Amino acid sequence: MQQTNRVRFAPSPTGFLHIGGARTALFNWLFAQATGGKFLLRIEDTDTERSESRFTEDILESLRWLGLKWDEEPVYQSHRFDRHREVAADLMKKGLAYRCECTPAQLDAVRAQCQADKKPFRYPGTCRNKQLTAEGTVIRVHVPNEGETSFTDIIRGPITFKNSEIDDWVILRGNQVPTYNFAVVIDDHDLKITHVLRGEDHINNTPKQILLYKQLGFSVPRFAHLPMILGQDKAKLSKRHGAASTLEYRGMGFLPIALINFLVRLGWSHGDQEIFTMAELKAFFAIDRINKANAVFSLDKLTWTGGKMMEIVTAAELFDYVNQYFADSVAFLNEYPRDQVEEGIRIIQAKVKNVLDLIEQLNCLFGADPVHDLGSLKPGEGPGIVQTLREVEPILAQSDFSKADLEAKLREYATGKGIKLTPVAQAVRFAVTGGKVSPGLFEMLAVQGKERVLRRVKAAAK
RNA sequence: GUCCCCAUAGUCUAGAGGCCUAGGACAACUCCCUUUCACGGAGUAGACACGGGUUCGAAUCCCGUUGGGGACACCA
Repeated sequence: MQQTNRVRFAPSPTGFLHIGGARTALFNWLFAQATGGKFLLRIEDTDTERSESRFTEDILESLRWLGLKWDEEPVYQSHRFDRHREVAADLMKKGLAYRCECTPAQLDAVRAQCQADKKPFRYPGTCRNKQLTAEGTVIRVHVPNEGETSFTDIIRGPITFKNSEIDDWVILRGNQVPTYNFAVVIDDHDLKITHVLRGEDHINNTPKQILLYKQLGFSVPRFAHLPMILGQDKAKLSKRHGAASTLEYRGMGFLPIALINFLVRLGWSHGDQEIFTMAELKAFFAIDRINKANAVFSLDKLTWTGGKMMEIVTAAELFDYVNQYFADSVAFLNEYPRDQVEEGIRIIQAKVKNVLDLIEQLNCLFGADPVHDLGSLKPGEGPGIVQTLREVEPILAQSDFSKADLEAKLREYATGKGIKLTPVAQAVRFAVTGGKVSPGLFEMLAVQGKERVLRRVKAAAK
């Protein structure tokens, strides 16, 4: 009987969920989906100073927006401190951990000395054999000096560290709050995590954790360290790299499926395929197809992916999406029947790159009448447009406003005048939108309807 | 500085020793389509970091160099 895979996404609420974290969550989620496993969420709020509930909210909302549903109740490490302390006490009892009374100032001095000597800093073991019992002191694990600790990373293969490179690190702070490396081991064990998929920046923590798993008699999970996502300057993603939160991409008008498609191709591939449906991702995702090299974030590629997804999603889905996340900016649609709005979406969606552009175009279809600023036109262009509109107005008045009839009548007019359709189309477009960019003219006019179009043409022809 | 990881075009990637005169995609440029903007179509330019091995044969394996990234806290 094959055991069920259990993975977790374990962000710390000390900042917004950036794009790298979002991809880590995505890969964990996809792995669970692809293998019929469970995807858990654990909030690593052991840094009581810097953790903030607004960050937790941001993380949860980001995951919800992306559709990465977690399978069990989220676990907060801060609710489990008693358990962590219990394990620390047990470790002390077994002589595998000890109290340390070195002050930060003393350690800083050692650190400075090491730096001066160009040697790596390691806790010198000052208190290792002091048998201190004072409450309120730090507790360290006793790490063996001899031997090596190695593991086989699913993505990278065997990785080995010399134990002598690892020092006796702190597991419980002076205030008796557990540190990250300590809490992870206990919580991953208690949650029966089978695979740990996390950023490459955790490779160095892994031997510390493995040593602890063994000291505690816990079985060690499998590890897969994902390549990082770097900023345009190829440095680790941080605040200065544009968007701080994944949610900002929602604000920019990207669909969640667009961000997912973009992120999944950073470090993972399935032949030459660039665009995937969710169903395809769930079917195709394989952990051994993840590559090792870091990837640079590209807004250009994301934008392209976003445009692709706008074409693939149905008008009905876009209607619902826009009303869910951009309710305020699409309030003007409420007076129209859903069918009509969806028809409008259909003629726009293939040409816009994101939801913001979609809304802008919807506004030109269904929003308030445009302002006709002749000054926005090229010099000398205005009079011709006004003239054309005056001549075209009676023609439009006779149309049944089907797409075909509108096109036939306007083409006939252009031919009769011995001119190309272009200036005629641009004149009407200007009248109807106040600008020079819009969906296809005839389908747009059909969607807008006779009354509105004639009103706008009259207004522009004044 | 020490340790760890990585290395195909500006960017994301395909490539598991001969299928590679290195394939796809984004971006760039050219042309076509066209009622605008997009889309779409056709093309152009652009890469196996370097040096040694191993092998009949290396983008693919090994070593070194260089380059990049990450970690070195009572942060995660």
